[in-house]
Amino acid sequence: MTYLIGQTAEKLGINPSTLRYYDKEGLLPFVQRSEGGIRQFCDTDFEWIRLIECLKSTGMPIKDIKQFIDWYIQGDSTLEKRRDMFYERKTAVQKQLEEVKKTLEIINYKCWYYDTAIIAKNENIRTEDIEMPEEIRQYKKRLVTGI
Amino acid sequence: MTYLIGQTAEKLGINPSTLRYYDKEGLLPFVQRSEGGIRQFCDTDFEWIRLIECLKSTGMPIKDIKQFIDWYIQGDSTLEKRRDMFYERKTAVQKQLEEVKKTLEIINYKCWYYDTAIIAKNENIRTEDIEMPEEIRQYKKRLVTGI
DNA sequence: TCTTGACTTAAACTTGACTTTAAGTATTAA
DNA sequence: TTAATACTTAAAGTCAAGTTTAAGTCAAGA
Repeated sequence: MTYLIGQTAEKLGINPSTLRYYDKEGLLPFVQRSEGGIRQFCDTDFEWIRLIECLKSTGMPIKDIKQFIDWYIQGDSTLEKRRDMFYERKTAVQKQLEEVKKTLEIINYKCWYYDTAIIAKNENIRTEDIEMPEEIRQYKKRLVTGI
Repeated sequence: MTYLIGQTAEKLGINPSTLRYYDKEGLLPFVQRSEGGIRQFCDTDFEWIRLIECLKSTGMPIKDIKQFIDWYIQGDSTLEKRRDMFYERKTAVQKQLEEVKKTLEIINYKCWYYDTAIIAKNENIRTEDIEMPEEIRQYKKRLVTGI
């Protein structure tokens, strides 16, 4: 079972131009062509593309993803390089995770702050005197103002 | 205690040009000026800037952040709008968190895969036969190939 | 055969958030 | 007074990752 570029694009939610762009950049060397030169995407190709998207989401630039794919093509002699690359990505993603958690903590504080201000009908609330969840209290301590 | 733009930039790890750019875009209307027109950043300003960075990290564009700051300046009549905005941000960040977790799951699988392949000294491992952590097994089930 | 969608190269354009440059003026601490 | 740093406007440049356009050719299913 193979798919044309348009069907693949539809299936994966990616613009066909993007797929051609990836191909041009050397990210899709494994995609087979028909005798007439038409790209034939298969399930394995979809998994590669999902992996490319995954690597992109870790903050990896296209040229580094190409490097990884080149290593893959070179075979077993590059296994260590590829492993090291994934461990680097792991560190990067763990950092991302920490940052997103911190951001969520701040946003949760703001949601609490505005809920409270709206109940009070204005922003002049002395939040020290108000009952609040412990994680909000923890975050609040780090602020100079309650903005 | 106030700080010049250069000191502020240093303290926050932001380029002075970026701070002037934010000011020009209307993100820093609260920063006071000396009689001579020199910006005087104080601790409250730092907190505003940290909040701007937080909102940016949620994927919010500059113009939407400006909208929020305009609402803040308008006062209590915009409390609901600001609350709604933060709840939207909360949804966005929760989604980010889920995506980062999924990414980490994939990367963890790859780390496991390469560790295993390196022990086997090549990639022709029949991973079905190998002992693996449960979360790896779960992820692997969703793959067509072991790539 | 016809029509739809595929292919190619090559370049131009887009987006958002800066960053840099230029060119001159003003402030301020020592 | 002087040196360091600040200020201004305005425009141009940068960056990555696409997206679009053009202009023509080719493939393949009905």
